[in-house]
Amino acid sequence: MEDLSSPGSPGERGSGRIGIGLALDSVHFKILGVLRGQGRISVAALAERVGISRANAYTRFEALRADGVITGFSARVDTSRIGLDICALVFVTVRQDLWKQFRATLATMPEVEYCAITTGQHDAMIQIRVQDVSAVHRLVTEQLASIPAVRATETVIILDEVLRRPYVLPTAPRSTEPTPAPAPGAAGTGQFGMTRFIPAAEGRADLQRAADPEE
Amino acid sequence: MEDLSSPGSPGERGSGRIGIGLALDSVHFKILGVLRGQGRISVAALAERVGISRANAYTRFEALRADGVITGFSARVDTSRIGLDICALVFVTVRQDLWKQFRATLATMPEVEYCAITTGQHDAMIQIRVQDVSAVHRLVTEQLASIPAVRATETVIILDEVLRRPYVLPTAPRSTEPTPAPAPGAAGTGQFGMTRFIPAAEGRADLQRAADPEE
DNA sequence: GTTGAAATTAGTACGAA
DNA sequence: TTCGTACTAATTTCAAC
Repeated sequence: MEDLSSPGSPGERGSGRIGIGLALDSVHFKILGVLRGQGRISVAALAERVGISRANAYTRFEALRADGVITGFSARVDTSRIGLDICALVFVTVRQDLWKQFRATLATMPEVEYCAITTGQHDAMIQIRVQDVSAVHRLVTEQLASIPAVRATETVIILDEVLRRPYVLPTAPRSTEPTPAPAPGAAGTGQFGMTRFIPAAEGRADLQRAADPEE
Repeated sequence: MEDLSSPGSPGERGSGRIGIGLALDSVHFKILGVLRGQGRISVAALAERVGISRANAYTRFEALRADGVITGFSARVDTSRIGLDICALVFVTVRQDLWKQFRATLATMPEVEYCAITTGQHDAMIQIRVQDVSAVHRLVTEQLASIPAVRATETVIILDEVLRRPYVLPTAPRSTEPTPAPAPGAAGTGQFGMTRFIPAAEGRADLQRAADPEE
């Protein structure tokens, strides 16, 4: 591994210098796009797919790795095939003085696939994957509840996973048009740090009876 | 690729026959565990890591692929390095008669990394990854809002991603102890299909003023 | 399920454009 | 920088045990 932290000469022809580190051009993104879908593809095949020579592909591949753009590779696993049929989201209210403990404890729980700190009503959202619904209940009431940092939780069960992309790549800059200023009042006012949007047509009614589950 | 859909003889010694298809034993899970962390590892190295012969590793590897347990491989990408610094969750209320359209439209939006249908207050949660906060606003108000199926949205910004595991594997069956029946009243009553848990000590107060963000 | 050898492919190191 | 080629090392396949 070489030290690639010193970036190339400024004024490169590549499109995107993003932050520090490697300046990524469209070929890099093509590579990432292929590797996102086929992580075990050979570099030779990769080179052909993106239309560059093998040597170039090796160079770029290694640069992406060394620079930390690519942090690793993972097998995608069909969770239902390994008995993890149930997925749930747990929204957690955390005691602000015990954050560190909360993170540390989460790291020891293998059922937790994802945890993010969010704005809004709750402090964190964690996604868990377990064998059955009773395991959700056990995990929340026994394990999560026993963490002193956890003040309250709210759990929802995931009924279906519509979309699960390995990783998102930047969209082609389609915003040639200048960003239109949002019409005042169209976007809801922030509440608890979350933004509400309700279409104008049925908006007013819904705003009034916000807790009404179904009409 | 061979047809491995016909399972082996019944009464196999393997620990876990889960659903239909391949009966997975502990070696399979070891393989998945390694491949989850190092998706590009060679099968030879994989064999050594899990303590089996090369040929055996090839056989099992191919079986896991053919049976659909492993659905593919992906590069893990440092999102900040490709300019996708902002991640947000959008909770969507969907018109129940337009689900199909909702799913189809989502699939065309490259910024959407994940979408799940949930119980609870909202119908779906989508996770988006974009370049800046203004892009979140644009995506929600312009793109999501223009979907007829979308009745309302609620957006929260992700401030930090504490944990992001490639994939969860089943935990070792630690529940040797019989699952204790939950004490009635300890777990909150369902509301909108979500389960609340609030520790006994500070629970009552919080229940009363549920909307109080900070004390 | 394991071991060992053959065939193929991958990775590296050059010079040339 | 990128490409093309030759060289070396590794991997995958296939056979027999």
